[in-house]
Amino acid sequence: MPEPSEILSLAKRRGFLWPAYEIYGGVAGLFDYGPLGAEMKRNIEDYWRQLYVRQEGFLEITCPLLAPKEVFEASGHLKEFTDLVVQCDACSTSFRADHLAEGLHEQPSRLSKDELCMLLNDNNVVCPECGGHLCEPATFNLMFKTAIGAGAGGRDGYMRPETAQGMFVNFNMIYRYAREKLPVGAVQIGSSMRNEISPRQGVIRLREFNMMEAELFVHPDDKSWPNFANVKDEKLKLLPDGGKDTVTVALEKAVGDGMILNETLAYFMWLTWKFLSDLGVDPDRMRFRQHARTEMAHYASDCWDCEALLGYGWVELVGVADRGCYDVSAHLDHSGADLTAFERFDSPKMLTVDRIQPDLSKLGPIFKGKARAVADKLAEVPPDSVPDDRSEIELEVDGERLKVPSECFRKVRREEKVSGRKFVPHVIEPSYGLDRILYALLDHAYGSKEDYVRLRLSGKASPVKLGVFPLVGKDGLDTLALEIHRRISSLGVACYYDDSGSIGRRYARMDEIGTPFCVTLDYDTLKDDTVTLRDRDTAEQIRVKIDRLPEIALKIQENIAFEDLRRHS
RNA sequence: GCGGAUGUAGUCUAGCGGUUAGGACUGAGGCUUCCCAAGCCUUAAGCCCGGGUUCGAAUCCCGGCAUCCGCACCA
Repeated sequence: MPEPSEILSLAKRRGFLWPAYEIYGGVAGLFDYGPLGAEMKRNIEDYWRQLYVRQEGFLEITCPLLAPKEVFEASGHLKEFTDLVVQCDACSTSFRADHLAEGLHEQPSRLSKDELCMLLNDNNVVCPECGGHLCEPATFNLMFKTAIGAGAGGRDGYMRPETAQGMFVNFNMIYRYAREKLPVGAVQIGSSMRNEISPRQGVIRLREFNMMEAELFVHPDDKSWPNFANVKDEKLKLLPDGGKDTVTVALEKAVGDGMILNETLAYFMWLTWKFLSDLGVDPDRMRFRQHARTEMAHYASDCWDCEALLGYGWVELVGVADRGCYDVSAHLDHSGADLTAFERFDSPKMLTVDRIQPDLSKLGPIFKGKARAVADKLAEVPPDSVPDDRSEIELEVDGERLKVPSECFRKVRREEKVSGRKFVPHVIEPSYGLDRILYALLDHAYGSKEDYVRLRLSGKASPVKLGVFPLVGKDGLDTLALEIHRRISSLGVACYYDDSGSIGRRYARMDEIGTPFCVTLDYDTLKDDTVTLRDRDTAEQIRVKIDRLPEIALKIQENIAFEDLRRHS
């Protein structure tokens, strides 16, 4: 297995990844994508779009990175994404306050700052390292805070720690766009930010990172998936919660046995497996690990991480979770917006309902300006709680207790037609770490033998698809090679022209950045319009007609194997 | 955030208080016109940042930043 330092060295040298702002000393957790990295990142994004947007019909949206505070009050990030940290005055060691309160309270992580502070003081908790005095707990939130707008009129804002919230808050728009049908999926590709305490491991833990997230809104009682039948016999490598070893199980069995919670979750786990292996993550170094109950976020009912074995150990590349109704409900509650789907009954139901009907002509003279508010409150009173002979109702309106005499309202019984019901959709979320996936592709593609480095990137992932060389830069070979380069480039295929140095050196340069094939023009080319096509992994060559090159170039993007090209040559 | 180690061209590295910081690879230009990092010539590029000690600092000391390894943290 290659050392991460070898890969990062190559990535820097050849223009995949650069430490950001390096001339100013760099910043931990920030990386630039160089030209090859940017190209490769886009290849990954494009294939993901191909699967999610084109094939599965998800709707791509793009939301701002910056969001107002309210979004994260609702999502729970402001509360849950915050750690309370205490520091020892004597030895300066930091501890999480809720960890120190372990055993003093049932759920210390749920306590507020003041409550925790009191709890620690009352119990005379001292530094576990040296017994020194501890300072007051300080909050550390992993979100980057900023102000939207200037001065006192400015509004508290945060940089999003995930792209998901943009899709949840837009559920009503997405649902309407989809003409009120479920399931409906939304996707978003973009960056998110977390102020990690200690970023490590190259691009594995970044402070600004790229995500490709999908949020599939489904009916809570129907988590089946139409395409599931087509893939039910496909197998996945699973490491279930509590299991010691991975098991290879067919999707249908995994769902049937209750190992994976539902069909939809299983389907997208399979799609993830296909996506990653097509791009070039080695299936032998890939697995799905189920989150333990304690590890799972409080809202999730099942969660599987797709992990790859890298130089750093097993690293999560993708998380596929059933988030239930948590997120949409949270935004519904905080915003008051109607983030529900509507389910039409087979036939409308006639219901007999009792209601309190306010009489505004009586309320007006008594309550004056408050009459409307009183009426609204009256309408919310459960009719069953009001006996028919009750002479008045006590209400709290805007913090004021009022007595409403019985002549101000009537209890009425009505027949109502109910044609369906509203419900909050559940969400299945496949969430992809783009930077980690790109790194995993480099890691699994990397091979070196006696200082000769070869990246066996897939045709889909490789930043350059084809190298084009004149064997010698004269006798018209160079101009013809440039002409071929231009023709292939105009198809939108990334190819690279090189006429400097020996031919071997040029092949070596392409091998090092993972270019699958190279074509070389020689003197035979001038006679019979053929070029040599060289395979990166074997260095074998075949001769092909120049006219076939555009077709071949396009097929490289579909991972065509050299053997297939040889067979048709 | 804590503890330890490290920081010299794009990469790898020599240097151990005293000339103009040396080499290899890579890059660029040329010769060679050649099918797997060949050879020759030319050329570009570096002491992480800031302070201190000293006649003199890449070298010693302090602070910062960054990287790596442990610990902690990690939706």
